[in-house]
Amino acid sequence: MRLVIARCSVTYEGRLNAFLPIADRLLMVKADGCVAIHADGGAYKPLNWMNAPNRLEEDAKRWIVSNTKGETLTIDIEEILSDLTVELGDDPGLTKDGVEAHLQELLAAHPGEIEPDLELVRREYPTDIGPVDLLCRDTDGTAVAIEIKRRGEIDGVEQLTRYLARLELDPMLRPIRGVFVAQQIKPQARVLAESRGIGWVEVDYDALRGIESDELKLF
Amino acid sequence: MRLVIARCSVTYEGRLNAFLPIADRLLMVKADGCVAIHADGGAYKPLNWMNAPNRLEEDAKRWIVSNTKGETLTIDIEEILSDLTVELGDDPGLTKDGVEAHLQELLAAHPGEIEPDLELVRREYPTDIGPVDLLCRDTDGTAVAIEIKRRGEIDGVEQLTRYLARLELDPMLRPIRGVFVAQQIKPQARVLAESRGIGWVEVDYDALRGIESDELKLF
DNA sequence: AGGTGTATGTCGCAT
DNA sequence: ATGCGACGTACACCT
Repeated sequence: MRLVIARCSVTYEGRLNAFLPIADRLLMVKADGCVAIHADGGAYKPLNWMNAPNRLEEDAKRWIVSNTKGETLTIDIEEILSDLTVELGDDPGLTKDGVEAHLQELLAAHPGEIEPDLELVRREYPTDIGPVDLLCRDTDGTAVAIEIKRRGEIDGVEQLTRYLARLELDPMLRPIRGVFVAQQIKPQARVLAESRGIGWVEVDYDALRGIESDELKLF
Repeated sequence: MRLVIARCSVTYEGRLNAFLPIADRLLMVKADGCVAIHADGGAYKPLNWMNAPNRLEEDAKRWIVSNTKGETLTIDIEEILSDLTVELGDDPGLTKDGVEAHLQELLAAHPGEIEPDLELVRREYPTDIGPVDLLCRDTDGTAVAIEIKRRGEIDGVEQLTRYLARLELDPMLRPIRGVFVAQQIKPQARVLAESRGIGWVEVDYDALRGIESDELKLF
């Protein structure tokens, strides 16, 4: 990794055009060749950047970074204040422990928390446009497709709508209805779901975890 | 801005839990207090970060960054390889050109570039699931909803479809048709639009800007 | 503060 | 390569 502090101006031409007037900034060049230009604020996103793979042409006054997609980042350097290169080596990488996968597990184990007496048929029930999170049957024997999200927004309703259209073609499942499940569902998503005859349920992640741990205590 | 190269391990607890085993990394602390941990690859996104506002407690072995939302980033430092602090000052900021907002302005001023004699009724026409970019009337007096994107992809057609379904419920607007406008429209988006009876138009941003500047020359 | 749409989104995974 | 969904999305803008 190379870290250069320089007084520079920058032009990006690609997906849009952008220009940075002259100022002191950090130029970060990583081992994979990607370049990022940081100011002293504004969260982790750089002012300007160019992702790998790219080509870096460098002389004393100007760096030109370009890629095969026709994007170009031009850095005009007036003065270099610091120039540090370090070898970091490969990173072992990040391990994550998320909530959303766990939410699906919990609801698969307790579909009755979505609707009383709902019974699970299968998790990740396949369709030709992707798997439905949960396929269930209600007390009438009607098929119910469940889409689970951590946060319920319009996109999730669209997704469930597409699945329902596919599942409706299966005579074994028809007629099928859908329920959109999330920890919190935005008003617009509710409106859209209701306008399509799709049910929606907000579930409490902590309460579900509580049910789970209560059951564990029985053993 | 402070740039520390250190052999460290990192734990994040917040919206999810994440852990980074020990390795050499860049720790970047900006003037606004935000902290980012970078490996030597992987585009501009850091492995881990904490945005401002937050609190940084620092001793020789451990940095603890926490915010009021209950998120915590803990950096255990085994060895510091480099520690550089520089004053960059305020950045004059980025000027952008070619984003959707500007395209919408230009087309609102020149709806005839979408279709001859199209007339603007209102920009950002509200519906209960969000605003339509432009609402227009054609020469027949038929309402036309316009969705504008920089790049025309399927989700833009989906968005316009949702708006049309809502607007169709309004007797003052019914029957309404839609036109999807972008600088470039992907073949799949064209097919989807056509299959739904939605028109699509590619517009030339530079040409639109040309019209604008020609008009300015008249004064 | 909360809601909604945009992004040079980025990233990963499947086809 | 392209499409699609998730993201600790971040971010600006509006109510």
